[in-house]
Amino acid sequence: MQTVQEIKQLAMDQIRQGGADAVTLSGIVREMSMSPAALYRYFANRDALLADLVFDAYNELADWLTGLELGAGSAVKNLDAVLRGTRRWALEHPNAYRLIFQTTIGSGEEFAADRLIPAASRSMAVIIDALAAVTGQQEATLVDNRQRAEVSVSEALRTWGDRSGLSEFSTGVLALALLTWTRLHGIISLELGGHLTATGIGANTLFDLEVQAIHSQAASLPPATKHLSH
Amino acid sequence: MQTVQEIKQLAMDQIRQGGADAVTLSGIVREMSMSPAALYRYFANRDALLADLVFDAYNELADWLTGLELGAGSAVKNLDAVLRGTRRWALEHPNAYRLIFQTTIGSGEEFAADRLIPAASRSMAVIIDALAAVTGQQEATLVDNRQRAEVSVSEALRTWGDRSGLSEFSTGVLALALLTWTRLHGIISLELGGHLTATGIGANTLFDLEVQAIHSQAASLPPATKHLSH
DNA sequence: TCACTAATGTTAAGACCACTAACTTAGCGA
DNA sequence: TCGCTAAGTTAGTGGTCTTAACATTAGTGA
Repeated sequence: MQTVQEIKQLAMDQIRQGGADAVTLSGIVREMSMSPAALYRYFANRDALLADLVFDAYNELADWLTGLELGAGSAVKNLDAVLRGTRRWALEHPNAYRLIFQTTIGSGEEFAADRLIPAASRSMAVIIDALAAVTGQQEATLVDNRQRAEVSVSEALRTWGDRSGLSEFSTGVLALALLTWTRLHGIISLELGGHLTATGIGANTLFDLEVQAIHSQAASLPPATKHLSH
Repeated sequence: MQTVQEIKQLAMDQIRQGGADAVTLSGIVREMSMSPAALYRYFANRDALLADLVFDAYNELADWLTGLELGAGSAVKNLDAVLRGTRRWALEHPNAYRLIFQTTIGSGEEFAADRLIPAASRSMAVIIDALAAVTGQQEATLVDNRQRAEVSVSEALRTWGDRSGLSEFSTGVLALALLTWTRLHGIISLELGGHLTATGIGANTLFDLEVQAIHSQAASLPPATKHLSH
C-alpha cells in the first residue's frame, strides 16, 4: 500500500511538470529502482494509474474548496471566496486541473459513476451553499426570465437535487449553481489554454465581470427558505 | 504540397477516431506505404504536424460559424443560431474541438500570435456581430451593475476592440461577447468530458438556460449605435 | 550533353515506451 | 514441512519518434 502511494506520488510529480502525457511507467520505476514489470503488481496498466490520479486530483479540489475559511465575512464575501478559490486552485495546479477536466481518462462508465461523481458533488455542494446564502438580497429583476425556463427544466433539477441530498434548495438555486459551475470552467479552461491572451483584457478582469454577473443573478433569486446558515 | 495534404488528412482521420493522442506517424506512413523517415521532409516532428492541425481545425470552426445562414430571421434568432451553432460544431467534431481548446499544442509564443489569434478573432467576430444586433431591445436593468465594472476594464476592452478592428462596438458588447465565449466553452467542455451527466439535467437544457441568460443580458445593454445591419 | 542541385525518397539504427510470460524468492499459515 | 501468496526479477515483443547516411529522380544552367 505504501508502494502504491509512492508510485502515485511520482506519477503526480510527472503530471505537475509535463501533464498527463508526461507520465511514463519507465520513468517511475527508474526513480524507484524497480524493474518495469513490478509496476503491474499495483496497477493493471498505465490508464488505471491515471484514472486513480484523476480521482485523487478531483478530491483534492473538493478538499480545498471544503476547507476554505468561510463564515467570517458576509455571504457575498463567501460566494466570492468560493468562486475565486476555484480559479486559484486551477491556476496553482494547472496540470492537475487539465487532468480532471480536459482529459477523458476517467470516463469509463462505472468508474465515473462510482468515484468521480461523488467528488464532483462535493465541489458542487460548496458552490450551492454559497449561492443559496446570497439569494434574495435584491429585488428579483431576472426572475421573470428565469422562471419561464424553470418551467421546462424544473423536474430535471428537482430529480437531481433530491437524488443528491439537495432537496432543500430551490430549482432556481440549483440552476444557477450549474451555470456557475460551467461558467467558472469556461473562463478557467480558456485561460489555461492561452485562448484569452488575444483579447488584451486579462483573464483577471474577465473573471471579475463574470463573478459580478453571478452575484447579480444570485441576488435576484427569491430568498432561500432553508440552509441560510452560512 | 499534395503529399502534405494527404498526411494531414490521414492525421485528422486519426484524431477524429481517437483524439490527438491517437496520431502516430507510423500509422500515417503505413497508410501511405512510405517509410517513416520520409515524413520528416514535410514536418519537423510530430508536434509541428499537430500544430498545423490545430490551426486547420480552428479555421474550420471559424468557417462554419461564418457560413451560418443568418439574416433571414430576427436578430434574436440569429444570435440563437450562432450560439447553438458553436455547440453543434463541437458536438459533431468533439476531437477536433478538444484539439483546439483542450490541448496546449499550439501554445508556442509566435505560432499562437501569428496563426491562432486570427482564427480565434474570426469566430469571435461572428458572435460580436450577433450580440450587437440584439442590444437595446429591453429596458436596461443590468446596466448599472455592468457599468460599474466597465469603469475598471473599459480601457482594456477599448484597446482590444480598436486593435482588432472592432472599434464600432461598445465596451458593453465587447465584454458580453467575451463572457459569452467563455460561457459557451464552459458548458461545451464539461459536456464533452462527461462532467454534466451527474446532474441528471441534460446539457441541452442547461445550454438553453445559458442561452437565455445571454439573450437577457444582451437585451439589457444600451442599443448599439452602428453596425445594426444584421 | 553534362555536372550540379533540390526534392523526395530509402535503409538502418538508437533510444525510448508499454506490456507480457516465465521464473524466483521470501514469508506465513495449516 | 508443504503449499500458497505477495512482490519481485529477467528477458523479450512489438510499438513509438527521430536521426544519419545514402539513393533516386527531375530539372536547370552552362
